Amino acid sequence: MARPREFKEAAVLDRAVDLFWRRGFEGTVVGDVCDATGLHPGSVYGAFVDKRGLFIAALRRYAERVSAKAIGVLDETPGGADAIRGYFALLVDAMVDGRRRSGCLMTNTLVERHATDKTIMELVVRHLATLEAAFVRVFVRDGMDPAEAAKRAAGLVCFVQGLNVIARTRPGRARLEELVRSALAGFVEERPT
Amino acid sequence: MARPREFKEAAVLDRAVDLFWRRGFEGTVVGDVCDATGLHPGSVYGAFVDKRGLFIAALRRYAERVSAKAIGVLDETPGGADAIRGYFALLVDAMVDGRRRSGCLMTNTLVERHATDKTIMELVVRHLATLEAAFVRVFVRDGMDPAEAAKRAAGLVCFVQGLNVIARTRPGRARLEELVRSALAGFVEERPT
DNA sequence: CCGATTCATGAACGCCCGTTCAAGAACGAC
DNA sequence: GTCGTTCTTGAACGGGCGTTCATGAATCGG
Repeated sequence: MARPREFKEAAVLDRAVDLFWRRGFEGTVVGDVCDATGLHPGSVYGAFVDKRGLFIAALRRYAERVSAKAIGVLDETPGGADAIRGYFALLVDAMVDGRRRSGCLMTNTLVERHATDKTIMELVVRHLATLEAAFVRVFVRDGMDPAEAAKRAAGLVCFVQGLNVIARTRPGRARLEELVRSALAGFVEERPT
Repeated sequence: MARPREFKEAAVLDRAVDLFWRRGFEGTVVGDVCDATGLHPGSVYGAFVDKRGLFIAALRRYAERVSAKAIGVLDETPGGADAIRGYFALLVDAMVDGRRRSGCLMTNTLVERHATDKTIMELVVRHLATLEAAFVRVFVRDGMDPAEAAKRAAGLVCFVQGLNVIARTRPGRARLEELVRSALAGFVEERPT
């Protein structure tokens, strides 16, 4: 019931995601977000209260878009091995020449420093749990024992975090694919118990 | 040939390592280091030039002490599986109630933002290579084909990075040990090719 | 239209933090 | 002892960045 907002929050958040993703929270200056969006400080603070508020909104946006898209592959690909291979193929592609060259915003956030921030911590931990649950669904769908599926899913989540770290060294596609092949041999294919 | 320094660089660096490890580069204030060491800004800048200089010196110290100690287990434990199990046992112990609760300074640094800093990047990448080489030695010592050893070593390094990330969520010992068990089943024990 | 409300603008503020600096103190060389 | 050099001290500076604020514009309800 007054003057309507002239910018779309979603578009601003996409820019913010990009910046936080590449440069981290501390490394990103609110002024950068303003430059990238054409917004002025007042508008940003009017919409998101805080730099922290902007960051949290960006985290949520990341979870809903970037992250959900990758996890979607796991649920939508029929065949367990194919689903997982498809998931990692998507990751590797984006790590070679896409936005995942900077790893994963969630992983970066977990490492950066927000261990003391409850809200942020919860978002990140929930993300890890979501990914793990998706892996579990794939394995169980394939007929694996749920307990064994849980173990392997946790292992895969850990491996994905490792990949996200390694991505920051800008490895070539060959190296990434070799890593994935090696890990999948351990986690996806049959293995002696 | 004048007034000698009153503090030991090593002791200062140990403090700095601790702070950078827990709070990151941006999250650590030079004043914090002064408080922790009793030094005054002038002394710190006299000895290390920069905050960056202090950080790089701390990184080197970390590599020489913390990191080398863990890698040492790999070389000094006879028996490949025992060596690797010993290495991860040390990691897990320190992640549960030691300084590795904050993961690994190298991993954290790689994620934090210094992708543009050549010197820092080199230190971190060299650290990863050192760890990888140690894993390779273990495998080869056990009679494994060098090419296969290289692949598995790279996979283990990646997994260690993942562990370092997961450590930041403060998981319990049980979860960490399960992760390690799961990964070692894939990388260390025999597996079908 | 008109008032109320919200939004946009962009300059400005205040704090924090990396860094410097001037003064004094301690030591080695001779 | 004396001089020169290096270290220590702690206050101070300067810039950057998160945040605010006063002003003007735009929109909606009635």
